[in-house]
Amino acid sequence: MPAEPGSVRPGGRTARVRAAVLAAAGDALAEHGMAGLDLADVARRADVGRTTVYRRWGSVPALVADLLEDMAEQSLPRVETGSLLEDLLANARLVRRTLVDPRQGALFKAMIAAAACDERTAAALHRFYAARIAEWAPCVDQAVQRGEVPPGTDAAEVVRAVSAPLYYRLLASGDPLDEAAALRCARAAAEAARAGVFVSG
Amino acid sequence: MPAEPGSVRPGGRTARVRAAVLAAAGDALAEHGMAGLDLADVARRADVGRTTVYRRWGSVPALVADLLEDMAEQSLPRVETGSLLEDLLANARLVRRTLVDPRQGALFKAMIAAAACDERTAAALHRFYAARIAEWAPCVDQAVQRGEVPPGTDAAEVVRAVSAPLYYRLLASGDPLDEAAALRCARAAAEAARAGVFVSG
DNA sequence: GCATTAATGGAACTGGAGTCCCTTTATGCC
DNA sequence: GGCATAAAGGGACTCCAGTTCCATTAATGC
Repeated sequence: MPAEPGSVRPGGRTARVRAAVLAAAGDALAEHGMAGLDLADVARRADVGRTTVYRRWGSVPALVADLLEDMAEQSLPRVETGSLLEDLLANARLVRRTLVDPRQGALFKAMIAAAACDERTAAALHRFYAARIAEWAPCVDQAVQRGEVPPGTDAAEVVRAVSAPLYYRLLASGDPLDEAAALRCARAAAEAARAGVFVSG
Repeated sequence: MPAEPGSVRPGGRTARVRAAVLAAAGDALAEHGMAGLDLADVARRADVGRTTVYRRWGSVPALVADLLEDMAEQSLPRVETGSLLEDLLANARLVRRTLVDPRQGALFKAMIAAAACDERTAAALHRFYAARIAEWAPCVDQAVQRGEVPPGTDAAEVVRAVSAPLYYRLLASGDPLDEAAALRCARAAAEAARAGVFVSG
């Protein structure tokens, strides 16, 4: 019973191949989008044998899941402004900028599409967002301590409420992702939190 | 220069074929999801020639776009309860029920994935949501007239704010889509609207 | 260093998705 | 009802994504 390829000797060439393939996959996704992504093209861009890509990743969703795992490790530093609204606004602007960026936005669209197709990719995506949300949740907890929002407020729920409308625009409604939208998201989440909507129980 | 196939004699057999293919596509999507959907399988289920499906739709995203166009025509009736929160809650429950339903939920996931892959499908999806949002916007306008929310409130924005967190859960975070989530969405949107967050300008 | 063998790379092979071409069916119009 | 032809159906064909096999390269442990 052999282990997964790449797990016994993960250093040196194996690591270089993985980095090259993930970078190439990111480029290809941002360029052609999810639809026109075949593993042979990724292999060519990465200057790596086709066989290697098929052996180690096997399918487009699996490759996207690995790309996601890689991105999850690079978490963005959270800012602290001293006010809930300003913290949430910083988060909304960060998310907005990410989704509007041609490369990053295409990447996120592709990853969500891949997650909608494949259960394993979906699990990787959920872990990714769990990590991102956990990173920003403390700003809500601090707001509770300052008395800005009622005790018992579900911090993760507030953070999700900020991102959700931006993703909805990106994926479903197609409305513009402008600065005004980011501002509305942050204000809406902050007002709802102040009103005790996110108090759990 | 021949017209699109099916546009010159759209009645009789052509219409029956379209209905059979769209129904089969819906079944196949709900069953295998977006990934394992090939046009040959759809043709078999619809008891229609492979050639016909390839000629008239040509690709998976195009077929999904047509399915979407078909669904957009069947709009759901909006309820009127006399209070903004209750109206929004009815909307949130409707959306939640749709997304949780095994067949419908899978269909929506697949459609959003297809839209993320293909520009034309994305346009069809945007039209679909524009129609759905327009259907529910009047309940916000009525709330403005009743003085529940400030004048100048962007009705479409409020309706989007109700759905967005539910879609975010379905597609991104993977958190449960329970009744409590629907209640939170409706309350959050109502509170933010009352506070004037969605006043445009 | 050197041996062991994990992992990569190239090339030939295969299966099925998508295309092409021609025949059959039946719609729309008189 | 009958004609012209739009659209569907069947089957052969093509092409390339994905697999398999084996030779080559280079990580890891001593």
